[in-house]
Amino acid sequence: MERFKDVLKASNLKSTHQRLAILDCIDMFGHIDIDTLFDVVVRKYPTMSKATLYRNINDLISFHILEEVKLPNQKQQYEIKKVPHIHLLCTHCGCVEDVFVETKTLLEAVKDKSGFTISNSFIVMNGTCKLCSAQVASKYTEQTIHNSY
Amino acid sequence: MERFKDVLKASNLKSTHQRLAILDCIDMFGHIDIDTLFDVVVRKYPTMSKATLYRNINDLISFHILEEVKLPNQKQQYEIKKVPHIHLLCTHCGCVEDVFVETKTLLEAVKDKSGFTISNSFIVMNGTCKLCSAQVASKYTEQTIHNSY
DNA sequence: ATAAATAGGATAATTAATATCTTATTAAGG
DNA sequence: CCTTAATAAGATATTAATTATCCTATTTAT
Repeated sequence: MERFKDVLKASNLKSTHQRLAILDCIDMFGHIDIDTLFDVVVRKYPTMSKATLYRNINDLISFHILEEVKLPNQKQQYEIKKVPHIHLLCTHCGCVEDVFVETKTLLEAVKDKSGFTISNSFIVMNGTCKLCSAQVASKYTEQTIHNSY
Repeated sequence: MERFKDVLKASNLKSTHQRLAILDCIDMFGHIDIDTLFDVVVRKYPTMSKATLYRNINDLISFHILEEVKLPNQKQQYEIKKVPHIHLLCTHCGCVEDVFVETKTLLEAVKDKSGFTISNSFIVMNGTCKLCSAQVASKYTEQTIHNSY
């Protein structure tokens, strides 16, 4: 993972085993929430503390090496900052897929309408993934309110 | 506020003063985080408890009356569920604007590429708003925050 | 190999969110 | 209106998530 060593060096951040493991893990998962990330990293470095994890995550975000992925109705996740893409969240199985689609047209339209100078965009779509679509539709479950009896 | 009475009734939820105040407040702000919301509502109903607020927020979300707005690097916010729109977040002054732009083309493209059946989308864009752009452009104008929260 | 800078780990402290239980309010039927 | 059942509010406790502190360990440049 020399790649991440260089990335860290470019921001004058020291290449500790923990940091490399964190980046490595996030990179492998694509996107990952804090608990899963901790579980994976602590297996490799059993002394790893959650405080260290949070600290590193925040540091890496502030240096734009990582970015937050906030999906509606999901735990916050993190990913390596890379080429802009769209997040697809399957409401059936919970899987998250990335899709690379041209968004220039939309950005232009928004810019024209709002006067905003857009620097970056974050797009999430909810739906049913290919696999789940193929399966039988799940049954409607009734909403319950907090203290009904 | 009769509007929200009807909305609640439609979901068999009782129209309590607290709920109406919560909805009213969110509606006025457009989008609001939990603490600001609490501050506003508690001023009107000083007995209001934070547990009640969280409980109501979650109930209203589960009945699709409210929805979460998760903006990168921002506290989670809430808004009345309405026509799909794009959130514009100014990285200079922190203001959030809504813009209504056609997204059908993009959705189609994503659907084709991924095989996902898209049910709804959530789009956030970061950039500089019209006002801030104007201020940055002008040499003689001080960098003033026009809308902080 | 050394030393300064920085990061890690343990723990405490803070903050956010939820659960529980009792009292109060709402809404529907007489 | 008054009564009553259902549900919501409020207070508090509990749990979970995140951050801060302090001391030790590691990294990196020399």
